[in-house]
Amino acid sequence: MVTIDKFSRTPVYEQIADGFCREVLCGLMAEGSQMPSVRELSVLLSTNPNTVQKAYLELDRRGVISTAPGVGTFIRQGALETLRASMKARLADLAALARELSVAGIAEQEVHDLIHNIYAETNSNEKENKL
Amino acid sequence: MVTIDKFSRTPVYEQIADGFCREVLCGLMAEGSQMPSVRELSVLLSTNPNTVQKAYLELDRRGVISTAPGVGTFIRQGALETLRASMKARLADLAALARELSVAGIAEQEVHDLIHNIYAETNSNEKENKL
DNA sequence: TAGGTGTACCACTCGTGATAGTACACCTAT
DNA sequence: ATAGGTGTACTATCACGAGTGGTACACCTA
Repeated sequence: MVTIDKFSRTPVYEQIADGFCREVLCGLMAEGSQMPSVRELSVLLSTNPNTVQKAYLELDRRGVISTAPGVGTFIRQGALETLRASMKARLADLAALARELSVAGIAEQEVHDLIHNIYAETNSNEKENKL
Repeated sequence: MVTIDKFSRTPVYEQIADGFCREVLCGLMAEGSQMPSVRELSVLLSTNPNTVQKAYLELDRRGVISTAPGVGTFIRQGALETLRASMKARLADLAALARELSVAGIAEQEVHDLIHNIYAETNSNEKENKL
Protein backbone atom coordinates (compact mmCIF):
# COMPACT_ATOMS: atom_id res chain seq x y z
CA MET A 1 0.00 0.00 0.00
CA VAL A 2 0.97 3.59 -0.54
CA THR A 3 1.94 5.24 2.70
CA ILE A 4 2.37 8.84 3.78
CA ASP A 5 5.19 10.31 5.81
CA LYS A 6 3.69 13.51 7.10
CA PHE A 7 7.08 14.65 8.38
CA SER A 8 8.75 14.38 4.99
CA ARG A 9 9.69 17.51 3.08
CA THR A 10 8.15 16.19 -0.12
CA PRO A 11 4.49 17.17 -0.42
CA VAL A 12 1.83 14.61 0.40
CA TYR A 13 0.34 14.68 -3.09
CA GLU A 14 3.78 13.89 -4.51
CA GLN A 15 4.29 11.06 -2.06
CA ILE A 16 1.02 9.56 -3.22
CA ALA A 17 1.98 9.91 -6.87
CA ASP A 18 5.43 8.43 -6.24
CA GLY A 19 3.87 5.62 -4.27
CA PHE A 20 1.66 4.54 -7.13
CA CYS A 21 4.55 4.78 -9.55
CA ARG A 22 6.41 2.33 -7.33
CA GLU A 23 3.40 0.04 -7.21
CA VAL A 24 3.27 -0.05 -10.98
CA LEU A 25 7.01 -0.62 -11.26
CA CYS A 26 6.87 -3.49 -8.78
CA GLY A 27 3.96 -5.03 -10.61
CA LEU A 28 1.58 -4.57 -7.69
CA MET A 29 -0.62 -2.42 -9.89
CA ALA A 30 -1.17 -3.88 -13.34
CA GLU A 31 -1.90 -1.80 -16.40
CA GLY A 32 -5.62 -1.39 -16.85
CA SER A 33 -6.43 -1.94 -13.20
CA GLN A 34 -8.64 0.58 -11.49
CA MET A 35 -7.34 3.12 -9.01
CA PRO A 36 -9.24 3.75 -5.81
CA SER A 37 -11.62 6.67 -6.12
CA VAL A 38 -10.52 10.08 -4.92
CA ARG A 39 -12.90 10.04 -2.00
CA GLU A 40 -12.11 6.47 -1.05
CA LEU A 41 -8.36 6.96 -1.03
CA SER A 42 -8.62 10.17 0.93
CA VAL A 43 -10.29 8.17 3.68
CA LEU A 44 -7.70 5.36 3.56
CA LEU A 45 -4.80 7.80 3.83
CA SER A 46 -6.72 10.07 6.21
CA THR A 47 -6.00 13.05 4.04
CA ASN A 48 -8.08 15.47 2.04
CA PRO A 49 -9.85 14.58 -1.22
CA ASN A 50 -8.25 17.62 -2.81
CA THR A 51 -4.81 16.32 -1.95
CA VAL A 52 -5.58 12.99 -3.58
CA GLN A 53 -6.99 14.73 -6.60
CA LYS A 54 -3.79 16.69 -6.92
CA ALA A 55 -1.83 13.43 -6.80
CA TYR A 56 -3.99 11.97 -9.57
CA LEU A 57 -3.45 15.10 -11.62
CA GLU A 58 0.27 14.58 -11.23
CA LEU A 59 0.01 10.91 -12.21
CA ASP A 60 -1.96 11.89 -15.27
CA ARG A 61 0.73 14.41 -16.18
CA ARG A 62 3.31 11.65 -15.89
CA GLY A 63 1.30 9.45 -18.22
CA VAL A 64 0.67 6.80 -15.60
CA ILE A 65 -3.09 6.95 -15.34
CA SER A 66 -6.00 7.93 -17.52
CA THR A 67 -9.52 8.90 -16.64
CA ALA A 68 -12.88 7.70 -17.82
CA PRO A 69 -15.12 10.55 -16.71
CA GLY A 70 -17.92 9.32 -14.52
CA VAL A 71 -16.44 5.84 -14.41
CA GLY A 72 -13.11 5.89 -12.67
CA THR A 73 -9.35 6.20 -12.99
CA PHE A 74 -7.19 3.45 -14.44
CA ILE A 75 -3.55 2.59 -14.94
CA ARG A 76 -2.79 3.55 -18.50
CA GLN A 77 -1.61 0.95 -21.00
CA GLY A 78 2.14 1.39 -21.42
CA ALA A 79 2.54 3.01 -18.02
CA LEU A 80 5.16 0.48 -16.99
CA GLU A 81 7.36 1.24 -19.96
CA THR A 82 6.91 4.98 -19.49
CA LEU A 83 8.02 4.73 -15.88
CA ARG A 84 10.99 2.54 -16.63
CA ALA A 85 12.21 5.03 -19.18
CA SER A 86 11.88 7.98 -16.82
CA MET A 87 13.65 6.02 -14.10
CA LYS A 88 16.91 6.44 -15.91
CA ALA A 89 16.84 10.07 -14.88
CA ARG A 90 17.28 8.81 -11.35
CA LEU A 91 20.75 7.68 -12.28
CA ALA A 92 21.74 11.34 -12.07
CA ASP A 93 20.54 11.50 -8.47
CA LEU A 94 22.53 8.40 -7.66
CA ALA A 95 25.57 9.91 -9.29
CA ALA A 96 25.32 13.04 -7.16
CA LEU A 97 25.04 10.96 -4.03
CA ALA A 98 27.96 8.78 -5.02
CA ARG A 99 30.05 11.87 -5.63
CA GLU A 100 29.40 13.03 -2.08
CA LEU A 101 30.29 9.63 -0.71
CA SER A 102 33.53 9.45 -2.65
CA VAL A 103 34.55 12.89 -1.45
CA ALA A 104 33.69 11.92 2.10
CA GLY A 105 36.11 9.04 1.90
CA ILE A 106 33.62 6.18 1.81
CA ALA A 107 35.39 3.27 0.15
CA GLU A 108 34.33 2.46 -3.40
CA GLN A 109 34.14 -1.21 -2.57
CA GLU A 110 31.66 -0.52 0.19
CA VAL A 111 29.33 1.17 -2.25
CA HIS A 112 29.64 -1.63 -4.80
CA ASP A 113 28.83 -4.21 -2.15
CA LEU A 114 25.77 -2.28 -1.09
CA ILE A 115 24.50 -2.05 -4.64
CA HIS A 116 25.14 -5.71 -5.24
CA ASN A 117 23.27 -6.76 -2.12
CA ILE A 118 20.26 -4.71 -3.10
CA TYR A 119 20.13 -6.20 -6.56
CA ALA A 120 20.49 -9.70 -5.15
CA GLU A 121 17.65 -8.94 -2.77
CA THR A 122 15.38 -7.62 -5.52
CA ASN A 123 16.11 -10.59 -7.78
CA SER A 124 15.24 -13.08 -5.07
CA ASN A 125 11.97 -11.26 -4.46
CA GLU A 126 11.13 -11.51 -8.12
CA LYS A 127 11.76 -15.22 -8.06
CA GLU A 128 9.38 -15.57 -5.15
CA ASN A 129 6.69 -13.74 -7.07
CA LYS A 130 7.04 -16.16 -9.94
CA LEU A 131 6.57 -19.20 -7.75
CA MET B 1 32.44 28.68 -3.27
CA VAL B 2 29.10 27.90 -1.77
CA THR B 3 26.28 28.61 -4.17
CA ILE B 4 22.55 29.03 -3.82
CA ASP B 5 19.83 27.58 -6.00
CA LYS B 6 16.86 29.74 -5.18
CA PHE B 7 14.54 27.43 -7.08
CA SER B 8 15.50 24.39 -5.07
CA ARG B 9 13.06 22.90 -2.60
CA THR B 10 15.69 22.74 0.12
CA PRO B 11 15.78 25.94 2.18
CA VAL B 12 18.53 28.46 1.51
CA TYR B 13 19.93 28.22 5.02
CA GLU B 14 20.28 24.48 4.57
CA GLN B 15 21.96 24.87 1.20
CA ILE B 16 24.51 27.15 2.84
CA ALA B 17 25.13 24.69 5.66
CA ASP B 18 25.44 21.78 3.24
CA GLY B 19 27.74 23.82 1.07
CA PHE B 20 30.21 24.44 3.86
CA CYS B 21 30.08 20.79 4.88
CA ARG B 22 31.11 19.91 1.36
CA GLU B 23 33.93 22.46 1.47
CA VAL B 24 35.27 20.90 4.63
CA LEU B 25 34.96 17.40 3.23
CA CYS B 26 36.80 18.37 0.07
CA GLY B 27 39.53 20.03 2.08
CA LEU B 28 38.74 23.47 0.71
CA MET B 29 38.03 24.65 4.24
CA ALA B 30 40.63 23.49 6.77
CA GLU B 31 39.91 22.96 10.43
CA GLY B 32 40.59 26.12 12.37
CA SER B 33 40.11 28.42 9.40
CA GLN B 34 37.78 31.35 9.81
CA MET B 35 34.33 31.48 8.28
CA PRO B 36 33.17 34.64 6.56
CA SER B 37 31.18 36.87 8.89
CA VAL B 38 27.42 36.68 8.86
CA ARG B 39 27.07 40.11 7.31
CA GLU B 40 29.82 39.54 4.78
CA LEU B 41 28.45 36.23 3.54
CA SER B 42 24.94 37.62 3.29
CA VAL B 43 26.28 40.18 0.83
CA LEU B 44 28.24 37.60 -1.16
CA LEU B 45 25.21 35.34 -1.51
CA SER B 46 22.86 38.29 -1.86
CA THR B 47 20.64 36.91 0.84
CA ASN B 48 19.56 38.05 4.27
CA PRO B 49 21.90 38.10 7.30
CA ASN B 50 19.28 36.20 9.27
CA THR B 51 19.32 33.41 6.72
CA VAL B 52 23.08 33.11 7.03
CA GLN B 53 22.84 33.19 10.79
CA LYS B 54 20.38 30.33 10.63
CA ALA B 55 22.83 28.40 8.48
CA TYR B 56 25.60 28.98 11.02
CA LEU B 57 23.29 27.84 13.78
CA GLU B 58 22.71 24.65 11.84
CA LEU B 59 26.45 24.16 11.28
CA ASP B 60 27.05 24.64 14.99
CA ARG B 61 24.39 22.04 15.71
CA ARG B 62 26.18 19.62 13.39
CA GLY B 63 29.44 20.22 15.23
CA VAL B 64 31.16 21.72 12.21
CA ILE B 65 31.86 25.21 13.48
CA SER B 66 32.41 26.92 16.82
CA THR B 67 32.13 30.53 17.79
CA ALA B 68 34.49 32.91 19.52
CA PRO B 69 32.10 35.66 20.65
CA GLY B 70 33.18 39.01 19.36
CA VAL B 71 35.92 37.44 17.27
CA GLY B 72 34.43 35.24 14.61
CA THR B 73 33.32 31.77 13.59
CA PHE B 74 35.77 28.98 12.88
CA ILE B 75 35.82 25.44 11.56
CA ARG B 76 35.92 23.26 14.65
CA GLN B 77 38.82 20.87 15.25
CA GLY B 78 37.63 17.37 14.35
CA ALA B 79 34.95 18.67 12.01
CA LEU B 80 36.28 16.59 9.14
CA GLU B 81 36.03 13.37 11.09
CA THR B 82 32.58 14.28 12.36
CA LEU B 83 31.36 14.88 8.84
CA ARG B 84 32.88 11.72 7.48
CA ALA B 85 31.16 9.69 10.15
CA SER B 86 27.77 11.27 9.48
CA MET B 87 28.26 10.71 5.75
CA LYS B 88 27.81 7.02 6.26
CA ALA B 89 24.17 7.73 6.95
CA ARG B 90 23.96 8.73 3.31
CA LEU B 91 24.57 5.15 2.38
CA ALA B 92 20.97 4.54 3.37
CA ASP B 93 19.79 7.14 0.87
CA LEU B 94 21.88 5.52 -1.80
CA ALA B 95 20.44 2.15 -0.92
CA ALA B 96 16.89 3.44 -1.30
CA LEU B 97 17.73 4.90 -4.68
CA ALA B 98 19.41 1.71 -5.81
CA ARG B 99 16.38 -0.27 -4.76
CA GLU B 100 14.19 1.86 -6.98
CA LEU B 101 16.56 1.45 -9.89
CA SER B 102 16.71 -2.31 -9.51
CA VAL B 103 12.94 -2.54 -9.39
CA ALA B 104 12.73 -0.34 -12.47
CA GLY B 105 14.85 -2.77 -14.38
CA ILE B 106 18.04 -0.70 -14.63
CA ALA B 107 20.90 -3.16 -15.10
CA GLU B 108 23.15 -3.70 -12.10
CA GLN B 109 26.24 -3.37 -14.27
CA GLU B 110 25.14 0.06 -15.39
CA VAL B 111 25.00 1.24 -11.80
CA HIS B 112 28.39 -0.24 -10.97
CA ASP B 113 29.95 1.47 -13.96
CA LEU B 114 28.48 4.79 -12.93
CA ILE B 115 29.84 4.46 -9.40
CA HIS B 116 33.24 3.45 -10.68
CA ASN B 117 33.48 6.42 -13.02
CA ILE B 118 32.63 8.83 -10.26
CA TYR B 119 35.25 7.43 -7.94
CA ALA B 120 37.84 7.52 -10.70
CA GLU B 121 36.92 11.13 -11.34
CA THR B 122 37.24 12.07 -7.67
CA ASN B 123 40.57 10.32 -7.30
CA SER B 124 42.05 12.12 -10.28
CA ASN B 125 40.91 15.42 -8.83
CA GLU B 126 42.65 14.63 -5.56
CA LYS B 127 45.85 13.89 -7.40
CA GLU B 128 45.66 17.26 -9.09
CA ASN B 129 45.26 18.95 -5.74
CA LYS B 130 48.40 17.29 -4.49
CA LEU B 131 50.50 18.49 -7.39
C1' DT C 1 -33.65 7.92 -11.54
C1' DA C 2 -30.09 7.25 -7.95
C1' DG C 3 -25.59 6.85 -6.74
C1' DG C 4 -21.07 6.64 -7.79
C1' DT C 5 -17.39 8.78 -10.48
C1' DG C 6 -14.02 12.80 -11.84
C1' DT C 7 -13.49 17.75 -11.92
C1' DA C 8 -13.56 22.51 -10.71
C1' DC C 9 -13.99 25.98 -7.75
C1' DC C 10 -13.69 28.95 -3.37
C1' DA C 11 -12.30 30.53 1.28
C1' DC C 12 -9.68 29.66 5.06
C1' DT C 13 -5.97 28.06 8.25
C1' DC C 14 -1.33 26.80 9.21
C1' DG C 15 3.66 26.28 9.10
C1' DT C 16 7.99 27.47 7.14
C1' DG C 17 11.15 30.17 4.87
C1' DA C 18 12.71 34.52 4.07
C1' DT C 19 13.02 39.59 4.61
C1' DA C 20 13.73 43.87 7.25
C1' DG C 21 15.16 46.30 11.00
C1' DT C 22 16.81 47.09 15.68
C1' DA C 23 19.44 46.23 19.64
C1' DC C 24 22.98 44.32 22.66
C1' DA C 25 27.32 42.15 24.26
C1' DC C 26 31.76 40.93 23.08
C1' DC C 27 36.62 41.27 21.32
C1' DT C 28 40.45 43.63 18.98
C1' DA C 29 43.12 47.09 16.91
C1' DT C 30 43.92 51.92 16.99
C1' DA D 1 38.95 54.88 25.73
C1' DT D 2 37.10 54.49 21.27
C1' DA D 3 35.67 52.64 16.81
C1' DG D 4 34.60 48.96 14.18
C1' DG D 5 34.07 44.43 13.53
C1' DT D 6 32.11 40.18 15.45
C1' DG D 7 28.08 36.92 17.03
C1' DT D 8 23.45 36.89 18.95
C1' DA D 9 18.68 37.92 20.02
C1' DC D 10 14.37 39.70 19.17
C1' DT D 11 10.23 41.45 16.75
C1' DA D 12 7.36 42.25 12.83
C1' DT D 13 6.05 41.31 8.29
C1' DC D 14 5.43 38.99 3.93
C1' DA D 15 5.11 35.04 0.57
C1' DC D 16 4.28 30.55 -0.54
C1' DG D 17 2.80 25.87 -0.36
C1' DA D 18 0.14 22.43 1.83
C1' DG D 19 -3.81 21.11 3.66
C1' DT D 20 -8.87 21.54 5.20
C1' DG D 21 -13.76 22.11 4.47
C1' DG D 22 -17.34 22.77 1.58
C1' DT D 23 -20.03 23.33 -2.65
C1' DA D 24 -21.20 22.53 -7.29
C1' DC D 25 -21.39 20.38 -11.81
C1' DA D 26 -21.08 16.91 -15.54
C1' DC D 27 -20.66 12.29 -16.56
C1' DC D 28 -21.50 7.22 -16.61
C1' DT D 29 -23.71 2.98 -14.99
C1' DA D 30 -26.84 0.01 -12.65
